[in-house]
Amino acid sequence: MYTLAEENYLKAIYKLSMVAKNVSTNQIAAELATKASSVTDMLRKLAEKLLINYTRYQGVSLTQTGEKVAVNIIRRHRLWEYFLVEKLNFKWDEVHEMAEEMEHISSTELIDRLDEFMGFPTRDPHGDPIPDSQGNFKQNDLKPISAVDINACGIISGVRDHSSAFLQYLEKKQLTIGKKITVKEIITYDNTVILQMDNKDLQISRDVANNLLIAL
Amino acid sequence: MYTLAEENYLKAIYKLSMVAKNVSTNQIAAELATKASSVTDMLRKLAEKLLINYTRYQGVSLTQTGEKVAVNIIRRHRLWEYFLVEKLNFKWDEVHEMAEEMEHISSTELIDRLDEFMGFPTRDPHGDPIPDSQGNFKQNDLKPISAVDINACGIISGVRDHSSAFLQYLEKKQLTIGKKITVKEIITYDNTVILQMDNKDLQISRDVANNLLIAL
DNA sequence: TTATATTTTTAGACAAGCCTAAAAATTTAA
DNA sequence: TTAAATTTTTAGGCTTGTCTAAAAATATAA
Ligand SMILES: [Mn+2]
Ligand SMILES: [Mn+2]
Ligand SMILES: [Mn+2]
Ligand SMILES: [Mn+2]
Repeated sequence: MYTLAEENYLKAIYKLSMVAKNVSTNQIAAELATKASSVTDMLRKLAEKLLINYTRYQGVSLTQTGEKVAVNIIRRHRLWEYFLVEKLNFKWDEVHEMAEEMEHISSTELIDRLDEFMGFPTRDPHGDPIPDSQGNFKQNDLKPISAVDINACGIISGVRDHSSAFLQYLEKKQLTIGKKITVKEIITYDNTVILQMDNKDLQISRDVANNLLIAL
Repeated sequence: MYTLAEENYLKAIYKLSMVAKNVSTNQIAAELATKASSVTDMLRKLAEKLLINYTRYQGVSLTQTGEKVAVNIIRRHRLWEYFLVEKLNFKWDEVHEMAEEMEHISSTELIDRLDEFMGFPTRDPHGDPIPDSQGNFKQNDLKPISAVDINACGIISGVRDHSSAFLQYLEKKQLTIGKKITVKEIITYDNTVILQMDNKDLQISRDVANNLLIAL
């Protein structure tokens, strides 16, 4: 239905739309590691196909159709990530690149059967919600550890940085999805955070605290 | 590593090489539903990359590298077909088109884990052998029913025609992989074949007999 | 063995998706 | 409010993979 490039642009615009409703050419170029001029070319094509709202120099937003397509790509991405971790025993830091390819397999019937085969999971290995076959999903209501009050207690439920390096670091520190933690102290000098987990104290940097999300 | 188009050309050349070692431009064009001029263009590129042996007007054959690549694509295709049938409960006539897309997912680690997950199957849903991770597989030694002697007895083990229409027909007649049959009679006038299966007589046309393979 | 038919290649063009360099529009700063 | 900086678009070009039409090579038939 849509080309690989079109799907990747729609996904990038969707992702950037989470932060600000109107997305700029340069933001898209950065997200896709391409050039602004290439982005402009594609934006004209996507607007032509009624997948985005676009007026020159004004940035873009997804149309309803565009958003539906984007959510469907995300559904496929996250279901394949779940499959790779739960069925093929990959680690959570190994699956993103493979899912980037697999998300473009087009059959709806295939993805619905895969969903059923795995028991209709609702979260991917990184804690992100998996849209159902209708495209419905509840957005996570999570906060970065750096933004919660002292003595707040919660469950590690997601990450902001999906890089292998970050995920491997978390794995090593046992800071994985589902773990219960308490924020003991935030050192004002450099925003280092002291956590309690499994009755032990643990120190994480400001950067890590910014990228690790908990449900209170 | 290789583009979608390159992989499809290599697979087509491999398939056509089964019949005759030197493959013609027109044969490839027909197999890929494209034009002879497009094939010539691609053949120059594949020769440049040392994937095929090509001299103008003389047809092509795969180099060792080219064959290795082709066998690997076939491994991926057949493993995904097996997955779709055995794990996602698709019927054998529904999986080919999906596998045509999935065979291009590049990760070797992924396909090896998938292989392990399914218990290292040796045949795909259509009876074709699945190459192992080293690319080794034993070619089927099968005969079309139309080519065996009267009173020969064997196991249905493969098909020559992979079309949905043919597979659905076989399904309806219960002529599926693993069934034991005996060739009772071949009517000389139109080569209609009378089989015995499950103690019942069954009549199939010359075309069906040509495309249904048995192991004696 | 020469003429004809068929196959294959070449020539030239096009769409998709990308690039660099330059121009135009917008934003920010003086 | 004008000047400078930044962002975005346009212009022109490149690669991949495709096409049609015409030319060249090969195969077949008289
Ligand atoms: Mn991912
Ligand atoms: Mn994920
Ligand atoms: Mn197949
Ligand atoms: Mn098959």
